[in-house]
Amino acid sequence: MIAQVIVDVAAYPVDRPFDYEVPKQMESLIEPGSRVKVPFGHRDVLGFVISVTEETEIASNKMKSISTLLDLEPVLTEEMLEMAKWMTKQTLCYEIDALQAMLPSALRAKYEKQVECLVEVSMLPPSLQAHFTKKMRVPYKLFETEALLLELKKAVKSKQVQIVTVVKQQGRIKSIRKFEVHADLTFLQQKHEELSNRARKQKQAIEWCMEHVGERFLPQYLADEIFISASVQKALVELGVGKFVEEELYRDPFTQEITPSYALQLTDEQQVALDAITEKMNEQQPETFLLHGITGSGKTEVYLRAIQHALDQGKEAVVLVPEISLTPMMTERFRARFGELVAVMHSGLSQGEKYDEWRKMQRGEVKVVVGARSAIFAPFTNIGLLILDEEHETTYKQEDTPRYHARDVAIWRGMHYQCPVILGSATPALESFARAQKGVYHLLTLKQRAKTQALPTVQVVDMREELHTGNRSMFSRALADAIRERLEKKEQIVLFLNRRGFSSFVLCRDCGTVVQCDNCDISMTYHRSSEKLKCHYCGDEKPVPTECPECQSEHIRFFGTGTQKIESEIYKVFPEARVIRMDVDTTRQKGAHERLLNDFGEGKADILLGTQMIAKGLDFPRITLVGVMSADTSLRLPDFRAAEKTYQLLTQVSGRAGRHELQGEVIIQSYEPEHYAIELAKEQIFEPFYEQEMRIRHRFSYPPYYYVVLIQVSHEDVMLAAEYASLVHEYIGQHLSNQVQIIGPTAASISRIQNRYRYQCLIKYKREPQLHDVLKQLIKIYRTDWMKKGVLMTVDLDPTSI
DNA sequence: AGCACGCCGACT
DNA sequence: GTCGGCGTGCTC
Repeated sequence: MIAQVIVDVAAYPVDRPFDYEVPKQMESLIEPGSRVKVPFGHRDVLGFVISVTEETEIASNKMKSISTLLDLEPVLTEEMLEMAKWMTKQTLCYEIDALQAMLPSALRAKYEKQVECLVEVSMLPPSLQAHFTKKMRVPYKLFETEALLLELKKAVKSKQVQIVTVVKQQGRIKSIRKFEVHADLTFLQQKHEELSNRARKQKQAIEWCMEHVGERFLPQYLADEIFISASVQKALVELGVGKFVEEELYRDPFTQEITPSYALQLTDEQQVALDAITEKMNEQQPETFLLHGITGSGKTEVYLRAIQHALDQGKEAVVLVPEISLTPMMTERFRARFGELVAVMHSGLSQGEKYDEWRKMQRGEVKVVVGARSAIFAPFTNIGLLILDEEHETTYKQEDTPRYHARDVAIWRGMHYQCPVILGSATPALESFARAQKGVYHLLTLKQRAKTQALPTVQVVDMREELHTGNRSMFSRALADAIRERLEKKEQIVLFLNRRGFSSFVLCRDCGTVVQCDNCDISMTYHRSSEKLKCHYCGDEKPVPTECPECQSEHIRFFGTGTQKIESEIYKVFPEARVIRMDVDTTRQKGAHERLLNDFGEGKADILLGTQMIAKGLDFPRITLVGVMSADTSLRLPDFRAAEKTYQLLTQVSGRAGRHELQGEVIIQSYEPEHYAIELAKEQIFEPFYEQEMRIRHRFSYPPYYYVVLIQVSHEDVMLAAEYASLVHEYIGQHLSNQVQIIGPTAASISRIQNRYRYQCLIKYKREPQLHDVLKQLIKIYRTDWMKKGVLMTVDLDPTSI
């Protein structure tokens, strides 16, 4: 029997199956999807069996055998293998990358170099001997000191030791030892009678066991509470009255208890949407629904009902949310409705916790998964519904290889299982809405709020005007008044700072120099907590200079508007306010996010101040004011989606106000209030924005009218970076039709990161059947030639930002 | 990717 | 003469 294996080596020449002989004893266990360890070249690597045959073209003297089967059950289903093939083609990645993407990281291998002693320890040089006292194989890293490495090198040469790479298994199943009472009562009675009367403790123990037939107990519990000591337990095991078993333990990622909830009364609109979806489910038809519903229109209740329908059909459901570690409330709603049937999957879980959740799905112990992007690969085998909430979010697109979009994967799986996909959003991606308009997706609209609360009032304040009338503070008069009013009424406030591209930097007021990172072409950010300057791209740190590095002036100080700056400003203007600040600094710790939100929910603060991360999912009844400090920072990004992103963001933050009985108010501060993205966000209706933005996309040939591909090239040498980027342009130009537009090469918006200069080309096309093949060819040239010359190139189909 | 093989300059 | 630089080529 021959197994075709994709090996865990991401490199161009080995991105294909390799044939391996299957050892006899594994024949009944090896299947497509099995995870194996195989000899490859001069070392062992992990691999995935993608198919099993009887034939091979490999000469039998060249063929090696699988050395270990790593799991009793295959970890990948046939569907996943198929999906990986598709993804490899779609995103132009290595097949191994696609396969790995479908598994929790615990099932990916780690490799460790070890040093193995081949001779008598006493034969070794004295400095090495000490490491081999217990084992003949020890980690290589023990030798990583200058002097030892030299000795080691010599020892390798004289074949006294050898260096081996071993595959480390990381997926640890957590288990606990328990005492299990024999399941047969008559057997216990028999043992009880047979036992001599002198064994008083054992007799008592068996009597107790007879009342707990087949049950499992912690040894500690038996000893402390039932007074069956460890030695008696041991005796019972010898008698066969019980045995010790390793019980698998799931690490429990939930901290809170579930309070069950029940289905809510649906509005007419919700009912219409739900009916359309369940109809397709009953017909077993694939269909993509775009559920366009304003904030508060009850999209979630539609999801919950549709999921219930899938469960009633005996099927499973996958729900994607942008990043649920940020929106615990969303998860809670699913858990409240479906209880123990729900698995969660997000970046806040440890590797082990993710693995446990994954296994629950694989074994069919749960039927619903609520998770971030990677949860789209849930190892279910009978999916009845797939949902992407906030489908416009860019977090659904993976930013590094494999650059898949969860939306595309969802639609693929929908086709595979012949089931519907729901894309839900208040501000759909332009692409999605355009598809819905064309009838590719089925549009479902929710126009009314589920509870009859009014929409918040939205006011846009012109900050230029404020400046002209002498207000130099970062709070406009309107916002300051509104804040004061809420503080008096003991209502809550959310202040949103769109920090991207506009944080605190250090500027010399004499010569205008801004302190830049030495490795990246970007201003460094001032961090008050550590009194340091940090580069947000490479993480480099510097002390805050006391004099200007250029002109030695002492008038150098930090500038700009970071959350920390605003926080201290708030304390100055509103000394009585209690503020919770949420940004990368205050939420780095595990669970910090949830804790801060809980604190705010419990009214321990008046103002929640934060960046992007507070835009989502906040739902507290006492929030009646949302302030956007500066709406236009995201508007000025050099990206054709800047307006769309700004609109989405403003709509989303506005949705945080007045979700319950109290009337909400939103104040947006802007230096460019006449921009359509801001004006139309104020109106709170999507269609006018859609129409306006579509006109612009059409005029400049951008999506959804054209597709785009972004190719980035970087090199340590500016000239070479530019040179290879123009080679890209040339190659594409020669091999594609003259219908394509190629923009560039241009310097990337951050022209240098980690000392590498970056150039990019943007390809715009409508219909280009050759495209994938041409790009594949280009990648081949890169991987076989350019890579050696220090070039890094990435190809991103449908990039989320440029 | 990672590693061995193999062919030319600066050391004992 | 040997050690070691990294170009080249292979991995079932």
